[in-house]
Amino acid sequence: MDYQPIDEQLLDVVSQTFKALSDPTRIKILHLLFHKECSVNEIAERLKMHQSSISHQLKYLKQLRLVKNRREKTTYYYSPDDYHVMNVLEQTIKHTKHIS
Amino acid sequence: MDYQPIDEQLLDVVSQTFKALSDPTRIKILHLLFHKECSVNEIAERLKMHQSSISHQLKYLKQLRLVKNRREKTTYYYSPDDYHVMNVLEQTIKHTKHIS
DNA sequence: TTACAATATGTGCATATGAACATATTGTAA
DNA sequence: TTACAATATGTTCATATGCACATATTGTAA
Repeated sequence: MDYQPIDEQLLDVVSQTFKALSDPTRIKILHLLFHKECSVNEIAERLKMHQSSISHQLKYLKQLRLVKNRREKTTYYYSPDDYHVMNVLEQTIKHTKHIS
Repeated sequence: MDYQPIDEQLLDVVSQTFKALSDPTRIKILHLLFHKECSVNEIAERLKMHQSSISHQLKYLKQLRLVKNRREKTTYYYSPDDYHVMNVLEQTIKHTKHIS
């Protein structure tokens, strides 16, 4: 057989990527940022969640390089930073919407 | 703005799908089945895990309709059952391997 | 029927997760 | 400098997760 197991390091990265997409709050954040660059407060208001909770999740997403930010005075504007992952997310949303 | 939040029910399905792909063991199982239909024991032996652990994960994947099985005497052979999800997984593995 | 093989199920436990709360930090304007 | 706005960080806590272990179930062959 030509099958051989996935390299453990590769497996870590892949599973962490999907884990980032497995939480409803993070999906909402990424989906929102896909449409529009947003500040932390704006995300929190739209999702009706506490600012600190959003900040924690943004830090999580930034560590995985799924989002980036730019500063304007005291406001940080976040936007997506991984084309492949955003594509996977949006395609899956579209596909799921279509079949359900 | 033309943005509107994701429907909650859709969000549930999408997040559950990605959650299925967020665990290393489940990724290994799906990746293996992508290459070859396997029995429960064969999966357990290849992954060097207990049979019951694999059985639990297969039940999980089957409930989400990501895998299916067929019976031959007392042996159950499992195989993938969701083309879109398998495609997302394999593409992400390939993409991650390429960039890292 | 019994013995066995393959799989499924029930359970406990250690760890991971995500939210809210409180507080700290940072930069800007006055 | 101070006051404020925006964001980040530290912490606690309830819940979720995934594994191993023990056991049950199911089907087959003798």
